[in-house]
Amino acid sequence: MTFVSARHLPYVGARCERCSLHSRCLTMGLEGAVLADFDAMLERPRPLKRGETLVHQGDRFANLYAVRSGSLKQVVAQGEVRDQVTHFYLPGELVGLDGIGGGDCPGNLVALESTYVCEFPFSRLEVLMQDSSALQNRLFHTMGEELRDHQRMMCLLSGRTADQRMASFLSGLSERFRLRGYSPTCFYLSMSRGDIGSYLGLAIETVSRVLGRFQQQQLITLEGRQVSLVALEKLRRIAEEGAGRHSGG
Amino acid sequence: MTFVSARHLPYVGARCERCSLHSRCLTMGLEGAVLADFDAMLERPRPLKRGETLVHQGDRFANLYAVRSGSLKQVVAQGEVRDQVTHFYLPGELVGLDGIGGGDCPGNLVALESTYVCEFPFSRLEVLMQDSSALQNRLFHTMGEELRDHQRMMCLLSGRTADQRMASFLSGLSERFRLRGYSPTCFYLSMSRGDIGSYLGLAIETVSRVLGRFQQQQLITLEGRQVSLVALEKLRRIAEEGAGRHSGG
DNA sequence: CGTCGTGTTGACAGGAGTCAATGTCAGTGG
DNA sequence: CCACTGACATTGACTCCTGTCAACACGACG
Repeated sequence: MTFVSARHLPYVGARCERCSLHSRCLTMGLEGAVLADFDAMLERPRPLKRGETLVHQGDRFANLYAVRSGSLKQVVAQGEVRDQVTHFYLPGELVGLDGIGGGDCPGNLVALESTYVCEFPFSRLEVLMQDSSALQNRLFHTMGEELRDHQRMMCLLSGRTADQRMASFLSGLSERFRLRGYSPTCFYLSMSRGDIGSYLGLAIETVSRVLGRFQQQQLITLEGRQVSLVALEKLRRIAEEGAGRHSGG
Repeated sequence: MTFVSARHLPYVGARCERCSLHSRCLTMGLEGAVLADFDAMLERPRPLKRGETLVHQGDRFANLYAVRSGSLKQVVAQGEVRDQVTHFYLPGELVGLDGIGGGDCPGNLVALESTYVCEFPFSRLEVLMQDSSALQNRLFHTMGEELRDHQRMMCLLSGRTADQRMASFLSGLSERFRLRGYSPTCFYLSMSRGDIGSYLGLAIETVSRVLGRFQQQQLITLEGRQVSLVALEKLRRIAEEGAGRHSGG
């Protein structure tokens, strides 16, 4: 807030092709003139501080974002219903797709730690897409991915036990970190227990207990928010176990 | 099955602009040459019988579909985990978006009753979109909608009681029927109690009990699969009640 | 030092799953 | 026409997972 006027980072000249996440970003596969246009279009706003809100629920939809570093959560408030965390976004992931085609943004986007994002004005993306079927494909591809992710999440929330949810959450994070070149077995949970509980549909106490149980069973080690997946394979097996809550029905 | 050779319906000359669902379909807002191209592209396969599968999980993704009449469910099988219903599709709704960008179809699509669909080869849609930003917008719009639907569903599955889920399910169906010109208070549930349970993350017995309770409370009347929403407003209120399963934590 | 946010742990209760028995209905075949 | 079958649905009894309430620990911060 003290640097309101300095909206852009020093590296104004930054270029997508030099970005370490280029190969995982929306720009994947773009080259030459299209990539240059893309570069020219995007903004790199100042970093968000922990707890700062990038987008407010109900804001007019205008931009997509990519996480450069740090992480975000999406929080949706529905009427009198308690707020709910619907998504966590890690570096290299595209944020805001669920606002497309709706007048406004469906949830708050809140930084979980110091976070850098790139900002893509969607209207300009639309223009670029008319000239670049590669970019169009890329965006459709990403939205399809997100639909499938949501589907998996719905399966998880519906009829799986607390242990299975946590195991799935941890191994899912592991996979996402691995894909982006971070350690798949040792990482920092930037979200609180409350966030995890909200996301997984569990009470905060249950989150705490399950994590404690996993530690006892030597599946993980835990120091505050730093977690090591000691037995990732076993976690995966728990997550996929046939016996959920409706196994026999 | 007796008409295998007659893959197309008699009305081969059918045109989108004459379809009663035109204004709700992917074709909304298209006109002139683009609409003609669209018409030329799409197929109208023979109707599906109840229980017949339109698409098998793992099939190579190739088409989108629109429901002309009848209804479909999407069923996802994950490893040893019990099958799960992830979606119901009503007339006028677009089917198959979640296959975009993935090599193959993420679930079985099964007819819940006699069902007619239109079939859009996606590769040709992609070509058409290059010329028609209206069509492109329309498809993005629809995918965004679906993302937001999934998000609502995740909120529902995570931390709401059985009563709230059923109330939400019924009022949601009501709204979808209303939007398409059917009665919002009196309709036929083409899906079984088992399907509903799987979709809502409830045991089949719970579905039955909640429906029974709603009937006792004069919120609905029920005769087999025919349902009347007697007190739609009250149902809505139940669905939105603040006190879910994590209301106080 | 007190307070607040966060996290852990224990005791308890309730909602919803599981198991089991029974009812209903459509389709089939004798 | 009726018995038989299987799918679907309802209802009751019981269990247990997980949410709720409450107490407490810990670190950050004013």
